Amino acid sequence: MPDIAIPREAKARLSEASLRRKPTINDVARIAGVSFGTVSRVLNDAPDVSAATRQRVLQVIKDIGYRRNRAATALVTRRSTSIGILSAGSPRFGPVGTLMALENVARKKGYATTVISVEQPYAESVQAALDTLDDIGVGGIIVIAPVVDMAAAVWSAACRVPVEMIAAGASSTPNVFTYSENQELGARLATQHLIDLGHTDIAHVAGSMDWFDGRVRKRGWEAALRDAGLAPGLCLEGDWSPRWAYETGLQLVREDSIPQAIFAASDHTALGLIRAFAENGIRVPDDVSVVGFDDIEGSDYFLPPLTTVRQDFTALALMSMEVLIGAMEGREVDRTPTAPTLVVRKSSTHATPPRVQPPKDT
Amino acid sequence: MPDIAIPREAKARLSEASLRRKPTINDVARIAGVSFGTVSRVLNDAPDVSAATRQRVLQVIKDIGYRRNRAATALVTRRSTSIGILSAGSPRFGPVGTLMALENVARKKGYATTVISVEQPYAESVQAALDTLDDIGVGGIIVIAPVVDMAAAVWSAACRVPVEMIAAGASSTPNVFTYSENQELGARLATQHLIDLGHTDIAHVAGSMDWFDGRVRKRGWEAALRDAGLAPGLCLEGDWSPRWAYETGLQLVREDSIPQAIFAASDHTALGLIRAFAENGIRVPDDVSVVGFDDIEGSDYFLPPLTTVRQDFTALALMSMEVLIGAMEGREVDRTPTAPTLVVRKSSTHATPPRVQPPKDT
DNA sequence: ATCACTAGCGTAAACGTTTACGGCGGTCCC
DNA sequence: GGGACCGCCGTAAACGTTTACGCTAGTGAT
Repeated sequence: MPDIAIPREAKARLSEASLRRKPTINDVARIAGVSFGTVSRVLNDAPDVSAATRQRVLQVIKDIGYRRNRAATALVTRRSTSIGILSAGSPRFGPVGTLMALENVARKKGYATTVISVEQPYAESVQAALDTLDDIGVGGIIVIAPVVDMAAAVWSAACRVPVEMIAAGASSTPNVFTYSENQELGARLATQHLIDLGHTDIAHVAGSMDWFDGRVRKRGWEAALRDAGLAPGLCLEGDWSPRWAYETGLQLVREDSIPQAIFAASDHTALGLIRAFAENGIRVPDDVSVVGFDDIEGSDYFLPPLTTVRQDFTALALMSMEVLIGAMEGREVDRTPTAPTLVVRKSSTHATPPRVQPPKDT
Repeated sequence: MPDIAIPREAKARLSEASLRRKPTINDVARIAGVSFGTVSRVLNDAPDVSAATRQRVLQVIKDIGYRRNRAATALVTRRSTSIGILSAGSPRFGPVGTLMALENVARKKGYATTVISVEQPYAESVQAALDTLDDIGVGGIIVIAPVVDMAAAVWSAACRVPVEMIAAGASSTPNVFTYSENQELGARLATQHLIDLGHTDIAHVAGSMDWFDGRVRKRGWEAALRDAGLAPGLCLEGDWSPRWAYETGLQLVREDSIPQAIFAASDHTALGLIRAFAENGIRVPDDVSVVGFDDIEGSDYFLPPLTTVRQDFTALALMSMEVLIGAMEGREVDRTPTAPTLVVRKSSTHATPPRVQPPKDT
């Protein structure tokens, strides 16, 4: 029951390929009638080889399908063309997106990536992972450290190669430098949006304070409130899960202490909240405005579609790779954090009754 | 503004580490007072070394922090301890979960993984990725091929090392063998659940037929219906997106052709459907039962919580790694597909009026 | 014609391992 | 006491590159 026709020649090609040993630089040299030194020179774009010879060698390389053996190169040059990525095992939204993007830009820059994911307790697993990466011979390491404990483990670990940490709002140290999205700005954007809508009682259903994301998003919410001269609202700290948010929403209903507007630390958090409200006849956004963070897939089809904050993982990956490779090659690279954007949908609306009629904009 | 105290000794440790060149097998030999041959023997657990000497060497290795240089080993043994993973760029739910699990079990088996993700058009990108992996020197490759086009590209590509494809319901070929979750069973489970609830008019809002997942899930739905002696229901083929499902739901409402029950090809699809219904006063599950597929994070907090099918990615990864490594080492490994499970929540309920009163179970 | 210089190329050594082989004591058996 | 054997260990060669150096033939100046 093949779904697709299988090309006849495929099998033949395979056996042919596996029989023939991988050609080496010497094979190329012999066929091209030069010494291996000359081949090496054309491989490395070195001077001291005539145009004609270069052409000929290049042709042979293409003909016999020569590819340079990376192990041999790494062995003799002592530098590697691979970089390691250390990530937390948790498949939460942010980390995974960053991971994919990272691999992409690394490959485009000629580096292979090998990723290792670690779990709690971080004290041991992080050092072990760093060692494994060192074993493999990576030239640099990017660690995606969403939780504070993991970052701490990285800070106190020993490592021979440059280490860059992607951790929102964490500080750089002499041996580990840090890069991140400006999530505090994202949180400010979300909160300011609510303020602009005329809300004055804006709560924050936060993520975990064990996560940098949780800390920084809270900080942004606080700052926006402060800058607007508003009193700090209610802040409930949780664990990112829809379940916890749901319980929290239920509690808010029970205590009849639902605020005008809520900045939820993540879309999943918003999801739990909204369900708790919906089950109790409280309408979003009519009775309470909610804005999330992450713009996960499907958040535009929640009930109602969620106003949220989107991060640009591709840009983040691009910049941080730039920074790491720069460090590996001894260059100094400018690093300004990338900025997230607010995407306004249906879960947030004007305060009712509006204290100040907001300027009308179609 | 450091969030965490930075250990004082960290900096000192780094410079110490980076100054000292990586110790080699010769360093170990010299310090232990043996020849490098002996050290090599203890490293490889070879015989012909006395217990006392082995102890001494092991101690030195630990003392000076020796770690074997993988490039050198790979060079001389011509076999590698790394495996390549080829994945589609699309960050859809399934692929990512599989990816993480794969890396985990590979590492536990002593293999490093390097993943490359490819994009359309697959004809070129797949061959290029395979070549890159070959460059790096992987000993085997697992490709996660959710879409048919990508699988086709793999089938017709040339590759020196064993290739295993994870693709639901695709067939094995001489050079590419296939492994997958039994998703057809998952779809049958979901459909059977609806049948057990007394529904007879069961539609399928399908995924894309360009995806194996889409094809196989549809096949399972058809089979379950057939086995129950039910007429084939309505089948709408889409693209997995909540947006498309939403439009489709709207159309169903417009035509007043909403079935008793719907098996949605994914949770995201279910999400779009439910929103379309909710906006038009059609209640789930009272007016229409919906079951999804994937059990994405948060699906237990949709409105209503979604009945869905969960796959065991960890088991899948474990099995398929077993199979690949077996192939790399020339062993033959048993491969029976892993099975998904149904998780019943609130989006599905009895048919109304129930044609047959279903047996009462608390 | 001689010299210095250079463009183009070849050669040797090194990178850190593994593997095949050879050697050297000691023990056992006749 | 002399061979055979074995446990333990050292040595050389190889893996496929890069890099430093050296050589040769041609060119231009004197």
